[in-house]
Amino acid sequence: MTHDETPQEDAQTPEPIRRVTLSDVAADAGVSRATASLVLRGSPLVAEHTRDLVRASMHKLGYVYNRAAASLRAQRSHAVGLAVTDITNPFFAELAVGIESALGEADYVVLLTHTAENLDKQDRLLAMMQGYQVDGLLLCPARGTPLQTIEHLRQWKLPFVLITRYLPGSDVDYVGADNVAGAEMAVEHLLGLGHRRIAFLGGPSDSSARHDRVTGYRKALTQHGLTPDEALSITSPVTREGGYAALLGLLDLPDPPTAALCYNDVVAFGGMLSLQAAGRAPGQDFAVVGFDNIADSALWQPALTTVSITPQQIAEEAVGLLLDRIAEPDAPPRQLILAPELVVRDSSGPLLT
Amino acid sequence: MTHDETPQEDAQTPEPIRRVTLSDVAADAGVSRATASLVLRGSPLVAEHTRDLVRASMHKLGYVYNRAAASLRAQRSHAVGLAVTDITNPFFAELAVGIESALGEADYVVLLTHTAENLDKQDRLLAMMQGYQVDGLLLCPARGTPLQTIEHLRQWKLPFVLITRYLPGSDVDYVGADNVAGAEMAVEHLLGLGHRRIAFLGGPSDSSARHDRVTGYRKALTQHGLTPDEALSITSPVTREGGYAALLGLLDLPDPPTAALCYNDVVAFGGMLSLQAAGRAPGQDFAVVGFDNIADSALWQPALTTVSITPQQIAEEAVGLLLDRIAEPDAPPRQLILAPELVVRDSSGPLLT
DNA sequence: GATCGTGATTAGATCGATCTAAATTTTACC
DNA sequence: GGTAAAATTTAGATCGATCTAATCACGATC
Repeated sequence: MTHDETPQEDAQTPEPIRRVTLSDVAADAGVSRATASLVLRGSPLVAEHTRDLVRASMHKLGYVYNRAAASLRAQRSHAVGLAVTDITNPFFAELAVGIESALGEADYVVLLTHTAENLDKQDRLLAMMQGYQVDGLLLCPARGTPLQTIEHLRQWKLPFVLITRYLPGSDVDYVGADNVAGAEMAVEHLLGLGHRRIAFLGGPSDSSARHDRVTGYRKALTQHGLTPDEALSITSPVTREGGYAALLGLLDLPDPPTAALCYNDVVAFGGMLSLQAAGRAPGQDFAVVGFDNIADSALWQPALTTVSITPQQIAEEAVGLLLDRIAEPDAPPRQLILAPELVVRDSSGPLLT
Repeated sequence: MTHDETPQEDAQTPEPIRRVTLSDVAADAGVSRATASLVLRGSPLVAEHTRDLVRASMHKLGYVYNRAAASLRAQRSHAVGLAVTDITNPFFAELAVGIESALGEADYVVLLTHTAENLDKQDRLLAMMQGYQVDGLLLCPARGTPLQTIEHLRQWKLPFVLITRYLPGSDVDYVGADNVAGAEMAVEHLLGLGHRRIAFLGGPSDSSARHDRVTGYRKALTQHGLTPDEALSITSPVTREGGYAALLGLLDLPDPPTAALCYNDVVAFGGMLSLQAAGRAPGQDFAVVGFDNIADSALWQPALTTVSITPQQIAEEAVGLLLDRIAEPDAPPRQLILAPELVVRDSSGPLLT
């Protein structure tokens, strides 16, 4: 441990902190820099013996890999960018964790950023990631992202995969859930319980995810001979507060709904809180169905019925697609639409008569 | 737009995608590379006229800054690493957002990672960030982090600030809340409501934060002539499930508590769910106090009484400390202990008699 | 002993922005 | 007009790992 083979080390001069470089390691191990570099990358070319030598020197000298130098020369960084719209949304947090672990297995490092649904910030972050020479990008586009943004990525030949939200009119890699089918299932479930006045609660007006969920919602209603009531379909911020306020508004209607399919679980939580504040019991007086199946939804009181799209699954598929894209930049784009599942819990009960 | 000044551009060869470099920009603008570089960094040295020229060329050619090249030469990256233990914990998510925005104002970019309380992963991530030449580091150390880890950072002369958790025996920059005082306030509040059997619920045994909160809890009890009952102080994972299970255990005791101070809000939520599942009403039959004051706590039903340590404030102070440290590497370390505030809501009611 | 093959190693150029130190132009003042 | 000071600009070296293409070592084969 406290080997003192370099007695001149205790220099009293304010030495300009020379970092340990690969050349130092190579010199110490008695090999060339090129060989040391091969060891670093675990190349099978180097003999086992020299590899051990170099490894020992690295450890002894406290060598730290300089990614800047590496990616400058190699034109790749072994890093992948991930941009989500809101890291405080548990769905995205869980997604990020899943992506990080899947990419970690492929020896990639993740640059995690969040755009806060802000287009300027998104542009800055994308430029930043390009500056970091990321090898690929997983992007959940912020609301209102122009086609031009991803066109720019394409021009730059940066492999990328859209997650959760797609951009209409773009033909690019995409992984998301079948929002139409999911919403349909949820509404079928509510209809089966006897509900007829069913609301669609919350979510941002200009997201593809909401658009599709509303489509599924309408489809299920019309298939049962019902006409979707525009007054029952309202947008909101994707927060508990948003869901809370939105449902309050609905309860004030002359002919209020008896059930609601919510944009996602977070909005549903807000809706349930709103019901409780109004003295109503979700699951008994009013049926609530969410979307996402985040970890919390099983724990709520009452537990939330929800359309399950496991973030882990999206994460794995998206990473798979991205790695394929990196390997074959010119392969035709693929869209992966994962089938959701309805998880029935306590928040959706039969219509009281 | 479609200027075609370089007719040889449409090469049918599989051109090796030449990126636009600063030299290209400089050539196009008719200045030297050095000048273009100065423009890039907004130096006041360049004349306004040339600056505009260079900016125009950059835009025209679609120049993208190469951070790898820059940080290789400059030995700094304008990036700061942030490592939290669990990004799915809303407290850390909010903290991350606050830090990102505070650092963004200082023109730093954030590399966000989470260690999942895993020491190996933490080591890997720290090495990775060093490899990225981060200019500084904000670290919430994982449970059981050895002093050696931060000693290593110090040797590497990497400016860093510990957040939320400190390491006993280390004299380094730190920003956290006054956990002792916060817990004391909370217990005083419960005592004032008439409670005498007060539990301390959940949290990881080996975190400095829990240690301090328990200290404050005990202090308040003994000051009121009560002897802390070891059986009422239990650890748990920092999740809702953890809080749920922990409180269930307490209710089974022969002489169960009537109130609980929880390790944090997430654990408190779990505890409240547990009470409801057992047919008890938090705030009426049983008083619950949390810690953190995350956004959700105001929205719960009943709204959670909690010790408020606003993530935003910690974020700002930590960023401030880090920037100071980067500016003056040899200044004496500072510890910033923020005073918490008790936010009384509905989850803590008087003892029923 | 010459030739080849294979496995292992390496010299030297290279990536693109920044730094240093010096050169150049412009302005200010007598 | 001349000189000093200030304001701009720049040539060329440099950061540290990786790439290319070549070299070296050594045993097998003829």
